[in-house]
Amino acid sequence: MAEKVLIGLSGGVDSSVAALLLQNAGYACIGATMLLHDGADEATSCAAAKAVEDARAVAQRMGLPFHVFSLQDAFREHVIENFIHCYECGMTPNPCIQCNRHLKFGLFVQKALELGCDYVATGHYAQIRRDEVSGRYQLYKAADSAKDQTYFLYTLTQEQLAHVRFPLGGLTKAEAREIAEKAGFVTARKRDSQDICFVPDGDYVRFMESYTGKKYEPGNYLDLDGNVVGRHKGAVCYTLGQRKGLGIALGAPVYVCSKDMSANTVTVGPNEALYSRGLRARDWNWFPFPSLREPLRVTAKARHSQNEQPATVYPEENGFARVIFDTPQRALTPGQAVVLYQGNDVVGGGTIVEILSE
RNA sequence: UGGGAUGUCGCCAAGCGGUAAGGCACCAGACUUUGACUCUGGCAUUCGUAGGUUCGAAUCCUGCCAUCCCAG
Repeated sequence: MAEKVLIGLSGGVDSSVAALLLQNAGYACIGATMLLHDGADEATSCAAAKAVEDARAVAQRMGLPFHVFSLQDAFREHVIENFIHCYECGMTPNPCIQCNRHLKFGLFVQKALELGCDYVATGHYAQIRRDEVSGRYQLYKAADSAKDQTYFLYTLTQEQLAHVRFPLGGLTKAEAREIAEKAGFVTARKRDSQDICFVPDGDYVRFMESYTGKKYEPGNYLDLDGNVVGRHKGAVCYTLGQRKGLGIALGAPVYVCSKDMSANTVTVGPNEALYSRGLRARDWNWFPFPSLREPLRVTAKARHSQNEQPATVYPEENGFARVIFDTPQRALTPGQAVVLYQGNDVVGGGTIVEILSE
């Protein structure tokens, strides 16, 4: 009997193609779309409705059963509120990682198992294999390195990986689009998604104010010596390394170097002041082993769009670990994820909690 | 109220009689399934103001206005 797969159809090209590939491979496929947020405004909710419509159209064309899961409450709890809390604590969240952890590969996998499916599939660009020796599932990079999404998937557990398929992992984006085009999917020419899905205009401060009903108070900009050099719109509005939007002209470009949430101050300085050697992170998830026992040479990314940098990771107490880069890195930021690689394999990843000046 | 100085884009700032540099900020794109970074493009028909001299003035002259400093 054919294995059953629940396919997460987002209404975009990639997941449509993923569905088609699995159907052609002989799996019994079911399509489903997650309703994650109601939309902060008309444009957002309209886009969300359109995405469901497109997903349904693809499922229909392929003759797949189609479900819509209303997961707004869980999304609010795990993604949106975590996002706001993180910013209010002075950190910079990565909502996509939280969404993958709790929704796309959390609740969605549960739903799949409830429906009697063997697997969940999505349109992510990443690959999974099972290590013969250890028996562990290993996440590794997509064939299309430009589209590789392993950075956002480092939280996937062994249990989740056992039930996940990434049909696009071996394809390039161009190949995926071509397949969609030939299949006549309405999604074939949709542009790649970007920005935070629940804040499509990018104004996350306005989103947080309208969501919480709070008004973030203005405060002082300080220079590296502690002198007041201007007024800012609220420390919550800035992230480390940020240049644009500061609104202060000091002759030379200045960047956010640090924030003090209790004093509501933002310290700015030159680009050179942003470099540091290492970081401490928590909530690690490891692929080749259950936990880190000894120092390991790796390459590391502390943000999605960063080239991997040579580094060493050292285990610490209580599930923490320290990553020390061979060369200082710019604007390492608490709240963001650090993901470690060895070649194409993802070794693990964690949430940055502290920057080490060393 | 005397004496001195200064007034060029939101900020800083070139220009010194030949028809408004540059930096920062800002805006728009590009890049990007997070926030950022980065890149590209845009951004003063006008130089406090009113006159005058000149073929021609932000640049010279005069009045006025404003600001700052010193004196009192």
